[in-house]
Amino acid sequence: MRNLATVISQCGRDANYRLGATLHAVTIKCANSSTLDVLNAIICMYSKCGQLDSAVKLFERMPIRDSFSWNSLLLGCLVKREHGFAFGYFKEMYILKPCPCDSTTLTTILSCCAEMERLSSCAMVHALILKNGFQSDVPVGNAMISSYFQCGCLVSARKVFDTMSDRNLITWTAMVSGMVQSQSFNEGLVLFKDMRSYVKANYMTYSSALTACSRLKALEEGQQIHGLTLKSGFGHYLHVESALMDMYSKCGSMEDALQVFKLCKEIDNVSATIILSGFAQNELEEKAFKFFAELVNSGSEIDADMVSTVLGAFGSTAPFALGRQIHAIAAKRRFASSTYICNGLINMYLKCGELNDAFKIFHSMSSKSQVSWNSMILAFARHGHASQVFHLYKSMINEGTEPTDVTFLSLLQACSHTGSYRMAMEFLDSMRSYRITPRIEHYACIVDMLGRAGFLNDAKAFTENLSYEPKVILWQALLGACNIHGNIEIGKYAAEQLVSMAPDSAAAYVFLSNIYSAEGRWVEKGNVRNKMKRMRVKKDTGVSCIEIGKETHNL
DNA sequence: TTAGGGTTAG
Repeated sequence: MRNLATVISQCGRDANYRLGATLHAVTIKCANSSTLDVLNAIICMYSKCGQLDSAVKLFERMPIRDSFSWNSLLLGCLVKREHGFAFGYFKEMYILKPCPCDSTTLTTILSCCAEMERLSSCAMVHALILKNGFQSDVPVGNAMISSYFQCGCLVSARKVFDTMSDRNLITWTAMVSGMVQSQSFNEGLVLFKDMRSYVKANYMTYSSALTACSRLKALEEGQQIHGLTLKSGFGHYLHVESALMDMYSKCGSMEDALQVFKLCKEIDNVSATIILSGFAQNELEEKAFKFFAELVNSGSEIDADMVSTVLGAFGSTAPFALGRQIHAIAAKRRFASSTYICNGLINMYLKCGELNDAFKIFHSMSSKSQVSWNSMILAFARHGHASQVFHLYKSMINEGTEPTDVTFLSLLQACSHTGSYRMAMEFLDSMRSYRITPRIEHYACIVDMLGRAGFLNDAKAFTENLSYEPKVILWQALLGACNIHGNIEIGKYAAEQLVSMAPDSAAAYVFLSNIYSAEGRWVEKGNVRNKMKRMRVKKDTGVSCIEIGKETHNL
């Protein structure tokens, strides 16, 4: 019967439920085949295949059970995310002591704690581990580390790690990846460096370390780790290649990312998304669109993340025809009900200037996030529909969604367009009641509003009285207003402030140069132009584009 | 018991 148990176990590992269930039927028909080993193997198989009910039924009918039977049942609960049941069985096992807990019991129940992200349960199991002398068991220690990380308790994870007498590769990898997932990228990299004196990293450790470099935009360290992956032979694991591409692309070196991409033997949706996002984030939107089209045409199974990434590429260029096609793809793949995708679609239509389409999506959404509201409010603000902005904001509050700093930026912009000074000040006040600290951009809206309305002295006073540094964008806003109203005196003052703070500010030089020419002060004008040349400041050239059919033309 | 990707402003 030992062979039968082995075959059934294999069915569990392969998630081959049909064969497993057939073999179970065979054991029922065959006399004397239902030994403890075989029954355990069947429970374990059902658990791994996600058939918790069948596992429980068999477990309850077993005349004799051992720790393996209990552990298999716990695993079944974990697989089906029935954490409450898992704890019920665990308590029964621990308190009534039908069978002793072992290392597997503890790692399984710790996984439940991790999935529930419940720190109190984690600490309770930790206490039981210490009481029962399992603290020097390496897999148990590793499971404690990852559970504590998952529950957001870095200090406890670190304490377990520090007190472990024995550590293996998994211990170190759990620490590195735990730190990285907890956004403690520097700590992750320090651990990665330390571990190299004790154990050799594997492809998972390298992936985590590279993710840390990616988030830190630490190109140099990323390059060094790239070298290590090649030396160690892990450089061509897909996960490592993906992490490398992501690191290079986030560090702004898309060329290197593409170099890695070219050498990839295979790509999957994750690595394709990394490249897609790389193009989008590195201002290579056209390439992102082309790459996405290639993926679609090659018959790749487009997933929701790919759609939301390509939607994120809509910005300075926004090909409407492609946008519509992507919308169709999203609808066909049934992604259109996802909040993420809808937010991306709203934003895409907004960038294409199609406010009605954006609103249709927004209106149809069953669950709107802060991003959905912000995007739609922003769309109305951008298009100068101030009353819609205020109306939507009221609905947002009424529906119980908390505004964010981005919401207030749109609100203040709308106030600026309508010249509603009092309203703007009220919004600035209510930001504090939502515990949002106004940023310089919010103050710039106020300066812009005062300036547009012609209250240039007030705008200047507001800027000077504000205890916030640096005030570059405030002076820029004031300068813009002076341009509109032709106020040379304050404009000159603002431009001079700008030149001293931001010597690369083209607008300031151009303003000063124009004023000096108007006043016939050619020497000063020459000085400004020379300084511009010296500082290599170039005025941005405006470019317009028009979409005809599927083609976009720059004018 | 450890691993790679996505949306909102300027």
